[in-house]
Amino acid sequence: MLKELDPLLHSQLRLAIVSLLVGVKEAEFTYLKEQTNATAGNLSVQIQKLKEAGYIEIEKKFKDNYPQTICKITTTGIKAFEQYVEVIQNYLKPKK
Amino acid sequence: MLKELDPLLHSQLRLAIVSLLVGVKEAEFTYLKEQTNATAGNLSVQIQKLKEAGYIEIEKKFKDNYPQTICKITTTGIKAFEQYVEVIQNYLKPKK
DNA sequence: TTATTATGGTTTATAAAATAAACTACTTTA
DNA sequence: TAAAGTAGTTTATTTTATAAACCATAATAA
Repeated sequence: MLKELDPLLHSQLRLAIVSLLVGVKEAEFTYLKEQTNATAGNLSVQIQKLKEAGYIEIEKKFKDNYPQTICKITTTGIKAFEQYVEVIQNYLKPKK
Repeated sequence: MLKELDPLLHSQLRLAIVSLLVGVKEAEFTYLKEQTNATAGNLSVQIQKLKEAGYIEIEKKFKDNYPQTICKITTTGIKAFEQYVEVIQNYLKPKK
């Protein structure tokens, strides 16, 4: 009946990050921070976890002398997200 | 943009419990345990939290000499669930 | 009739997660 | 050149989730 929810995605912040990335395909650290209202520290930790899971890629470079961190969703990440959406729908539409 | 997800419902087990209760209006502890595959300890803790939040009511009685714990959703619980569903939909349908 | 196992839980301890606070490194501005 | 700002990371603390241990009673078996 009710399947497991991918614990990596069942976290408000990580779900928001992935949701944003699925939409735009690429985003800066600062953009994600603004959009999610997360603290930098929390965001830093969570994108690392998503990277370790292979759900996103992180590229570090410099822009106008400042460090810049770019995040992109991977195909693995997209699949995991789609799967998560499917599974959680069963929790959201209880059968009468 | 992305609203907060009610932390009381953004928990796999508590969400499953509430989802089940919204469907049936009343359920036994053992039924919830079976349906969710939770351990009794975890289930016991989580229904207490839902009760403290006013999302469910817990009634304890005896049935065939054995203790029996019945859980029912409250109107507060139904509203919280509906609100949660609305909010999380925004995470699940990323805007292109 | 007294161990033994089963039922239906609760309480306590441990592991894992999320979050915040502190820190690093460098840049810009006053 | 000191202070403040940018863009993060690391570490510490708090909160959650989970598991393990426990409790009380009932049914069953020896």
